[in-house]
Amino acid sequence: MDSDPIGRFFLHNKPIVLNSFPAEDTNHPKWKLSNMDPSKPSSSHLFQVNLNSCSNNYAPNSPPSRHHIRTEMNFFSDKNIIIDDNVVASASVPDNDHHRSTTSPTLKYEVNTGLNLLTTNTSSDQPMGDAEISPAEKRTKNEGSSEIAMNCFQLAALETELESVKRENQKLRDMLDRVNADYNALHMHFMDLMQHQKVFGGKLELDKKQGENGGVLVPRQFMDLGLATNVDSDEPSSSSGGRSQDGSGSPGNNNIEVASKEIIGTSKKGKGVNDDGVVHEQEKKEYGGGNEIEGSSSGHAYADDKIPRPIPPKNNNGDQAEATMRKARVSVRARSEAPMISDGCQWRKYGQKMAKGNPCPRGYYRCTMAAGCPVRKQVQRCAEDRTVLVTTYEGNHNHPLPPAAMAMAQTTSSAARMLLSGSMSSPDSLMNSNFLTRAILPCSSSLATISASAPFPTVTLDLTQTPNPLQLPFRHPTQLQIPLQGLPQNLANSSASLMPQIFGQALYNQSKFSGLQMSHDVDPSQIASSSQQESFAI
DNA sequence: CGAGTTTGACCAGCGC
DNA sequence: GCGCTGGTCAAACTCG
Repeated sequence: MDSDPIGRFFLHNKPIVLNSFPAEDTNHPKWKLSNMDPSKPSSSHLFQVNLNSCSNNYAPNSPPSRHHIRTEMNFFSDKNIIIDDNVVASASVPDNDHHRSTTSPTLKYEVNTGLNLLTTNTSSDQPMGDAEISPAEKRTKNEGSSEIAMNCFQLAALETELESVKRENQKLRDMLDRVNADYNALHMHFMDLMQHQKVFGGKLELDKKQGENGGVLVPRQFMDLGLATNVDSDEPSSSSGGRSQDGSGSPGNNNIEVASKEIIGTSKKGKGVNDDGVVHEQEKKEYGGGNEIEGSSSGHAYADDKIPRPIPPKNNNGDQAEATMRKARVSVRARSEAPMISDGCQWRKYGQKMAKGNPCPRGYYRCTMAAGCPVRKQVQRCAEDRTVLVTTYEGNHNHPLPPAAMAMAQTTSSAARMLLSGSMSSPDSLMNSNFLTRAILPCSSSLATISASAPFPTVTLDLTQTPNPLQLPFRHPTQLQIPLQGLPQNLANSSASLMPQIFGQALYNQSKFSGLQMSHDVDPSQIASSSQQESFAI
């Protein structure tokens, strides 16, 4: 236990507040102990540590004439220790502590030293059992036992700490149990849906078969998140931005795919794409043989980004306008002093701009782990809170990822998939998506914010928020809030790079599930109507 | 010398 | 059409 110059004690970095009276005031009546030298108030001495006012024999406003040193310790609000004449340490624990053998929420450690650890008691109204002992005897006893009292106090403190660790362990176990239970429930639900889909015509072939569904455009064609490989692919071998007939044929197809960027070209004039979306032969070479989303196999570093995507000729029901404005993004807000959060990938900065409304510049980065990887990210500090780093990911990796990067990739991919499943399909899908979010991530205090009104649909994973959704500082009226409650906040704040590993898999699983909704044919007009300005508060 | 960064210029989209 | 803004390019520069 440490102490600072003003007399406060710290046990494991938690303050032990000596707030009954000024610690430096050795002339305070409470310092006038018969067995103590007032000049050495911090030496071994008798004291009563009051950590629980409700279980204390002495009222908080005990008169100063009482010859006790009352020391209130604020370890935690639910933990208290009382060291009384017989050194009784009381630790109040929450009811949910299953490790307790007692049913009482208050556990008392009674350490009877057999010594009278109190000083003289001149107050007749105090329940002192040693009133008949002379002050001299008490002094003698106390001098010999003060050290023991201190040790007892330390023992009690250690035991309290041990209980704290036990409770934390139990909480973690409970959390794990909940996650497992939710996963099992979701898995069951998933299996049920699988069977249901098989019964009704096997439409659960998902994206793998969507390209063969008579050319009906499904939402993934606009904003595929990676698993759907063919509907988005402008297979260069095809005649005009054609769609691949082989959904699994992308050489760069990765099992971890981040939210895809735009699917249908935002045609930049003069860069090789005709107005009708037919790509030039040169650009076909640049695109290489790869799928658009998973990236080409060519060596052109920026082909996927510099060259606009060819617009599929007439397979999107004429809703190219909506398609061109749709680009799924995943934004991660995390507190970090570092210029960038560590997500396991290698990035190269290719630009920096001053964005409007934010004095902090926005950095533009490309993934350099593989040539032609289309993934980019923007890094910018939050204007309101400079400690918050906002990282926005866009695109799919077309290369294997290290485990550290897979976590973030899964997170972003899943978050974007969740976004798309909600914003681009029917409200039912959105509801399902939200339900899934809650079902899978009941233990996260982070927030997944889906903004469908932005030019690019963006899902924001906020790792800085408190569990209380009413206190969200950046709540947007048109954003969909998905509170993910339960994850320890300190975890969310501690290391942004770890967060994706925590809930990434859950989001990934959830997204795979929610992706089922996308297998249904959805009228793009529905997409537009539901994706633009609608927001649903959960 | 190669890789990465900086920074001014350029382009496209959008609103007025 | 014009201006604003976001995004990107690419030459110059820095660094190991």
